[in-house]
Amino acid sequence: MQQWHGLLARHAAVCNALEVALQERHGIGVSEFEALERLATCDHKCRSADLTEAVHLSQSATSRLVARLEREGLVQRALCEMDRRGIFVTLTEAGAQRYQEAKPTHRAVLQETIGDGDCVVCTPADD
Amino acid sequence: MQQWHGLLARHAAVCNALEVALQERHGIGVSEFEALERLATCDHKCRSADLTEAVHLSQSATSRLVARLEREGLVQRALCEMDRRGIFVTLTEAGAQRYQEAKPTHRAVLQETIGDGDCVVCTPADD
DNA sequence: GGACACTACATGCGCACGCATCTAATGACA
DNA sequence: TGTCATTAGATGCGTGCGCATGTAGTGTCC
Repeated sequence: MQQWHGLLARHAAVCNALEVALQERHGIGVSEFEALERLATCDHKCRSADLTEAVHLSQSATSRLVARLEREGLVQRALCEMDRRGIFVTLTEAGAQRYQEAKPTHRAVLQETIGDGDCVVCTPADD
Repeated sequence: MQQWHGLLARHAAVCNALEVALQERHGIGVSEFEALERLATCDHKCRSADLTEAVHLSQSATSRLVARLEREGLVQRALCEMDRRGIFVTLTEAGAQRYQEAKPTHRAVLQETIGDGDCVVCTPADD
C-alpha cells in the first residue's frame, strides 16, 4: 500500500512537471518525448508496435501519436517493404533536433522531481 | 533513467490491471476506488479538495469524479455550513459497501502486479 | 455597510485516451 | 490457386482529462 501510493504520487508529480516543462519549452508532451527518444535510440526508425510498447499506450493511441508527430514534421511514416501491413516510423531531421533540444530539459526535470514524493521504499541510495 | 522507465512501466502495468479488475468486478475505476478509499478512511466525509489531493487529478476532474460517484449513489454532496462555498462529500451506505467489496480485489491485484516490471532499483527486498 | 481580492466548486471546450471495428496484407492449409 | 484465420495499423465513437472561466461565498480594508 505504501509502495502503491508512493508510485501514484511520484508518477503524478514527475509526469506533471515533465508535461509542463516539455510543453512550455519544446511544444511536446511526455508521450511524444518518449516516442522520439525511442526512435533516437533505435537507429531513427522503428515499427509502430515498438512505439506502442515504449509509450505505454494503446495501439490506437500510438497511431494517433504518430499522426500528431507527423503533422508536426518530427517523424515520417514509411511503408515497410517486408510486411506491407506495417509501417516504419522514421525520425526526421527536425525530430532528431527537437529531441536533442528537449533531452536536457527532460533529464533536468527528472533529476529534480524523481527523488521527491513520499515513497521511501522506492528510493535507492545511489543516483 | 532506469528509475524513470521503471516508474512508467510499473505505473502502467499496475493501473491497467487495476482498472480492468475493478471495472469488471465492481464497476468502478482506479480513481473512483481511490476516492472511496479516502472517504472510508476519513470518517466517511471530506472536502472536495482533500479528494483532489488523494486522486492526483485536477480540481475540475475531481468535481466530475464526485458527480459520477453521486450519480452511482456511492457518495452524496452535502453543504458545508462552516463555509458555504465548499461541500462535504459523504460516503453513502452503498458506497461503503462497494468499497468493502472492491478492497480485496484492489489488494490482490496490487500484490500480483506491483512487484512486476523492469524496475529493479525500485524493488525492495521485502514484500 | 460597500468594494474588492480571494477561494471552493462547477462547467464549456477542445483534446487524448481506450474500445470496438474496419481495411489491407500475411501465412497456413486444402 | 482459393479460402480463411491472423496480424498491423487506422478510425468512429463515447468518455475522462486539463485549462480557462463562471458562480457564489468569504474576509479585508475603507
